[in-house]
Amino acid sequence: MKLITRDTDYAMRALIFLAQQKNRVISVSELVRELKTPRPFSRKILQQLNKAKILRSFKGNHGGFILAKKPKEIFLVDLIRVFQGPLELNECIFKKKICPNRNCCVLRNRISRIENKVLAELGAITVGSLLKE
Amino acid sequence: MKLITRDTDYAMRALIFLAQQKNRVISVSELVRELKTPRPFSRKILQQLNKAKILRSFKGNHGGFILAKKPKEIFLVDLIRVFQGPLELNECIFKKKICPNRNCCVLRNRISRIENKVLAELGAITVGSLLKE
DNA sequence: CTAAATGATACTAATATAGTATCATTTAGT
DNA sequence: ACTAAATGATACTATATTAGTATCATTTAG
Repeated sequence: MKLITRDTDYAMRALIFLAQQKNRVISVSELVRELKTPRPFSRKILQQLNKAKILRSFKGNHGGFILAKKPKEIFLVDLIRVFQGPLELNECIFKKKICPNRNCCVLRNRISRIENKVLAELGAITVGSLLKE
Repeated sequence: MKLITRDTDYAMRALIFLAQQKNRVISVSELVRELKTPRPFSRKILQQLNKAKILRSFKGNHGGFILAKKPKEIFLVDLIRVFQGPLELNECIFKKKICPNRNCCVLRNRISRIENKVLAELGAITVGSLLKE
């Protein structure tokens, strides 16, 4: 089981790189040269970050991307939500149907507690916090 | 993202049911009648639990399964490991290769911390502990 | 006008998840 | 000895998710 998928990971790397360039507009070409991530995939990821308003984009010649927020305002959980959907560790198989075994719901409660702890930990991780270390 | 997959979930339901039957040998037929889970899939799961020495099996007519351990000795993490492999939230994409960005490793450290917290929480969840509530 | 960039969208490949199907073997009961 | 009811082992199939690629349209600096 992975906590973050590859697109979330690449996104974080890209954002860290962009943060280090201050407010310079960076093209995909420049980014993949630095990060060594696959070009079309990286491009798709940046476009998604733009749609999510985490990046701003500039079209045309000399175009590219810059951060739309301060590094400390960009949370890892936000990236997870963009690329992996809502963080729900706990989806029950017998949604809405009557659960045939009351004990299983105890299991759901336990997993919900774990989910909350994970969310609390993730809440501390931002582009800014990774940049500093 | 899910913490447990369907086979882990069914396995836990099955083990809870078996624990409630004390030391009576339970066949797959009887189990699926109770849990309403798909028959061949449930069967495969019980066979895997047998291989993992969490259940004992009896072949032939009137055969079936019983717990091989006490309920409080069967941990959810064990089931996760049987059906989902080792719990590693943190696999790095750039395994062994030189990481092109030192900052990403900071991310790994943070995720490792989360992994440890999850493991600590999971360590408290056994068949026995779910049975009591 | 053109080259270099992103926007939008559709497609493909590989892997993981959620199962099913089947034949071989074992065993209790007659 | 025979049979029905069970598991053991193994191979197969379907669906969803992950990890990408490809392409055409549009924008813009020079």
